[in-house]
Amino acid sequence: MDALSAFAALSQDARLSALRLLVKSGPGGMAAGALGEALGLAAPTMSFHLKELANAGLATSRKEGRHVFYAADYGGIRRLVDFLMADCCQGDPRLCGPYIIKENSREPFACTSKS
Amino acid sequence: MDALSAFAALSQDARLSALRLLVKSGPGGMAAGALGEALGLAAPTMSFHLKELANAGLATSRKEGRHVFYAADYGGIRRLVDFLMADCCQGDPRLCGPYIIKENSREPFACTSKS
DNA sequence: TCCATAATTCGATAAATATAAAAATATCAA
DNA sequence: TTGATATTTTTATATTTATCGAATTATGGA
Repeated sequence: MDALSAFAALSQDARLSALRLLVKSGPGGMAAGALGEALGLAAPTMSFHLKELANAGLATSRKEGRHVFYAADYGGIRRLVDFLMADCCQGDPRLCGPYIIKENSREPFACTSKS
Repeated sequence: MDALSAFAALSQDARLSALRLLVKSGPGGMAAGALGEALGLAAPTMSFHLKELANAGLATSRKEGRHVFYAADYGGIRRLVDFLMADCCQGDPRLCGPYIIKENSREPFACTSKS
């Protein structure tokens, strides 16, 4: 996993917005055209950014007829969170400690922080 | 908190390496010169990158004599992790769920993931 | 087949970023 | 106060990145 290119992918407004739309839209994802329309970007621009997200391992694409659907790559996003948590936190509880949640929690969203 | 500039700050080799050194070096941080030497960068280049990290809220600086010590900004790093977890995960347990740890764990490093 | 649609690649240009030499600033020590 | 050290700012250049029109590829429908 290349954390550098993942961070680079997220450091651009259109791409960060696109990824957030993709996460919201779930595993089915969205067609490139729909994303471009939602973000007000020309088709080549959108295509460029989606390719960046895919190359960075943060999104996947699948072709369906004439459409290309992009979806959030949950594994990739997760690996990036892991990197920030494990590799950058270096075991320092000031950074990582607060992510303590109940072991048997039934909350669907499990990463609520204490702070 | 500006996630975009934080991601931009981390998307560059020298800066990511510098921040990792800073996290390792603890709250005391390191002098700009020592960082530059460790990373093999000319002083102006190091200074440029450290300023970027500080502007992005990922590092702090304090002057001590002729040295300027930079330290990891734990709050800023933590806010970025929060952003990735809360804002990008959108409540989807595929992304966030696995960060489940024992509630009363005595581990100093609390963010071990299950996967 | 022919046309419309969806997306990508190409190409050209504009903008942002990285790099480091040279100059400037600030601190300490003799 | 002079000189050495630490860092930043300035300035210039090289590189990378973003943008989108035009051309290209691929699919589906008439």
